[in-house]
Amino acid sequence: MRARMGNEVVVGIEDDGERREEDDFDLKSFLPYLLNQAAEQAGTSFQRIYKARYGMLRTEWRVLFHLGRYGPMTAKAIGLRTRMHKTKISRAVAALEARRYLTRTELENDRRLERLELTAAGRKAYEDLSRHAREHDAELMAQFSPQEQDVLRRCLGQLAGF
Amino acid sequence: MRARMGNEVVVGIEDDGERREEDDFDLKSFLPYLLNQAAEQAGTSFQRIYKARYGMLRTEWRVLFHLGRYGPMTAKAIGLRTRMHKTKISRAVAALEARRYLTRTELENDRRLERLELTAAGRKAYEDLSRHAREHDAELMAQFSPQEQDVLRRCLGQLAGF
DNA sequence: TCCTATTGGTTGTAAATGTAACTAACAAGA
DNA sequence: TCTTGTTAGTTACATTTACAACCAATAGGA
Repeated sequence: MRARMGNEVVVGIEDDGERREEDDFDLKSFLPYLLNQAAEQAGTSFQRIYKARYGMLRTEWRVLFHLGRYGPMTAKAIGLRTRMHKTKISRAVAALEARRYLTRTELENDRRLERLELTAAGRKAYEDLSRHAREHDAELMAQFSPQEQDVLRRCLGQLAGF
Repeated sequence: MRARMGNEVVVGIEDDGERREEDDFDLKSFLPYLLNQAAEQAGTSFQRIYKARYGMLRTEWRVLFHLGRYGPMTAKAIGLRTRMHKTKISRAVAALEARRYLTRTELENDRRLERLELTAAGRKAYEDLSRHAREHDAELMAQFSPQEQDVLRRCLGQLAGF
């Protein structure tokens, strides 16, 4: 079993017959891997924006977005829409509240629930970030044809379970 | 500003005109979000397999896969292929070594490098898991037409930077 | 009413990750 | 040789996440 590994960059593929040649399965074509790498790549550049500008985490940005886009709602409602675990939401809400981006109001008919609502500052952050998000989305999509864009969104939506 | 939040399931969309109507931008069509949700969904079901059967993490499965599929190589080489951070790789390798799935051999021409190679047990795990991966991939893709599959793989590959 | 189950939300703890600092080995010039 | 810089890999620490236990409020009977 020769190794072919010097001190130069080694991609590391053996060619000594030990490799099963009928095996054409590659990580690069494995859908979960592809999705993951694409998501990481696409997510990172946008993350830089909300992290640098507002010191937010992804969970916080999502909660902010939901409240900004769809109006006041309870944490439970956010959970139903995003499938984020309730502990994530709880902590994101706490962080946003600490930074005065939202307020909570106990509901009178069920005191377990809280109405979450953006403050003016929260709304401003949402407006700013959603503008950036839109731009970012457009940039990412620009490299594809309209048909590709359509297929991509539909397939991903289906995979995501929307 | 009415809130429409009773104790039943509330999706939480306000319809009181506060919403900017020209704003048709939705999280569900935001590519990074879509990618993330799809990746999480697709990843979770496969994760169950390698987690339940071998108690592995995703990083460990990836290292195992690389060594199984492409043969012995150094940690550095794995890093170049997967873009995983070297600390992740270091820990994954340590975990796989502890479970006797791989061995390390210092290279004689550069003692900083280690040749990583699967043991028989490691190879067996790889064979088993890659079979499952293939199945899983096929299942996921089965819901799409051949053209869609093609577009999907190409676009994702491009987004991932392959 | 009381009892039990369920629900919305929070908190504690362990596991996983990111970042930076570190060690040891090599490289390249003076 | 010595010095400086770079590289492969590990370790330490802080941040983030997952999971389970928990609390308080409500619901739905007996």
